[in-house]
Amino acid sequence: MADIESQIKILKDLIPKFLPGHSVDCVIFGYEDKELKVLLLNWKQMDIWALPGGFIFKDESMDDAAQRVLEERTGLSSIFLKQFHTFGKIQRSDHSQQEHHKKIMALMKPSKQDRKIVIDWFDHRFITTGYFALTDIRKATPRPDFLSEKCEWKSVSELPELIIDHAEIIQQAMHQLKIQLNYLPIGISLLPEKFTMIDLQKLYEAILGRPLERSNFQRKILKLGFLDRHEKLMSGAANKAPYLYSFNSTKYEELLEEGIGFRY
Amino acid sequence: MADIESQIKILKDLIPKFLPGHSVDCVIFGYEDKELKVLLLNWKQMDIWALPGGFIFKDESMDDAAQRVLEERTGLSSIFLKQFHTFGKIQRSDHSQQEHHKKIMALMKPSKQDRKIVIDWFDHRFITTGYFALTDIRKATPRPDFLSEKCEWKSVSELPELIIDHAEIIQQAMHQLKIQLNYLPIGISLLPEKFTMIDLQKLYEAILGRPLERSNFQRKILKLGFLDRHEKLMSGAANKAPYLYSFNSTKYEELLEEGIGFRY
DNA sequence: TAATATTGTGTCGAAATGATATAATAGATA
DNA sequence: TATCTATTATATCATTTCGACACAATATTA
Repeated sequence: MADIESQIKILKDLIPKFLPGHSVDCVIFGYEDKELKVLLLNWKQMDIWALPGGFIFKDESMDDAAQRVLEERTGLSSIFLKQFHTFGKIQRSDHSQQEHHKKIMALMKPSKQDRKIVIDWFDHRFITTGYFALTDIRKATPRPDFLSEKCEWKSVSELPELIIDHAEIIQQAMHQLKIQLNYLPIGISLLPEKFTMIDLQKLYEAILGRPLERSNFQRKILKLGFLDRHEKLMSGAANKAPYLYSFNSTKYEELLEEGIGFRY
Repeated sequence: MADIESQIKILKDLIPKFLPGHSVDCVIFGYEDKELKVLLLNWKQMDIWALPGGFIFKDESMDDAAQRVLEERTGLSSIFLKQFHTFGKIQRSDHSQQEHHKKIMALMKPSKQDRKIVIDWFDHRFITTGYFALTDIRKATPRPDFLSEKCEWKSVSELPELIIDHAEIIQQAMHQLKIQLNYLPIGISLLPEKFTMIDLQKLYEAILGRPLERSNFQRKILKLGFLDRHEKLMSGAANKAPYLYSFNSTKYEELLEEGIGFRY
């Protein structure tokens, strides 16, 4: 992270190019060690974390802005990314955030003029649209933005303290993920291209938060028909080797049409 | 609709109190004559229709703004209202809209100053959040806003020409309605307090767009357990009288927790 | 070759589903 | 009053699905 003083100048020049009052925040899910994780940023000088987010350029669509944020933080493009809720309460700010702005400002030592522009921008009321992304954690390379020191995967079951309403945003994202899983085979995106049935089951269990019966899970998933079976995985373990599967996106498209929900 | 000149002055004074760049649009569903309908506004002097929408006051939450729009157009409060998508493409304007602004301006004959403020406001890029509402059509009293001449229920199967992307917004709302119906007994809100089983079935058929089998529908719906059975409806017809049912909101709350979707 | 751990598939009773049949009944008709 | 008609409520039944569990298959170790 090069010269912070120059960063603040860049930011000051960018601000007029942003749509005022609207931001995007990305809940980027990953899956590792049988745990569902979220990519979080740690703000400089503060023991507080935040979702990767950003602003929308005046000549950029909101979806593109979210895509850009995702790519900047993970290096990944063209993966599952979908808006799930827009947060428009009045009190979308808190004391810790104001505290943070002060510290940032002190750190940056910008000119009076620049300082005012930047403070005004961040103190404004923002409506934010939440996106959730599903990534293969092994393909992503987390990168902090210029406001942050660290960019790390954190387990959803033990989240650190988060700014403003970001904990609520993550909660909502997880709820949506569960619901979407109920009518779409969405979770696949979190796994590498080839995976075993038990990998998939553990993932579903992590998302749904409850154990599933092994043989019945296999029966149901296979019946949905969006998995292709490949060669076996010889892991070296002293037991029967599991088949590898991959995701058949053609079948998935068909399912998208019908859904797999409750039928009246 | 009183003096239009004074209306434009009111608008000019309101504009500084709105959050810039963000609006809400309500897809207000009703159900009548076995058809799903949407409440639309007809703009003055133009053969084009629009969703009821509005802007968000700086000291108002986005949800409250949507609630306000709904109440202003229907006289109804505290009914089902939920955001379903936020539309953030760049090209959220079209020629017919610009045409419309010109006509409105000509009609209003505002001062140069007022004119500039109002034109600038409407020509700005807006991100809009779509809400869908479910109303008992017989309780609502449609009221045009000051920009519109008419406020009418239109069948979703034969929609008139709509401004900008409002046709797409309605499409999305209907899609969401179908999906939500798949895991929540949501449609109830469209019926009067007491209704027969065949009323409910016709409503579900209208939303889902396909016929359902009568006896099985009854069995399944009753098993979900959120209906209370009441006295029979003596319509005077020469046949067995159907029971009347009402919606049990306590049971509904329980269902909200579990959902009724696909289970892995 | 036997033992072990894990996977793939089969089984079985219970429940849900779709299709259809039957019984109940409010009024009309004779 | 008895019968007929239209519609509703419920029963039936073969088929499918579900959850729980059994059992066979198999890659490696002992």
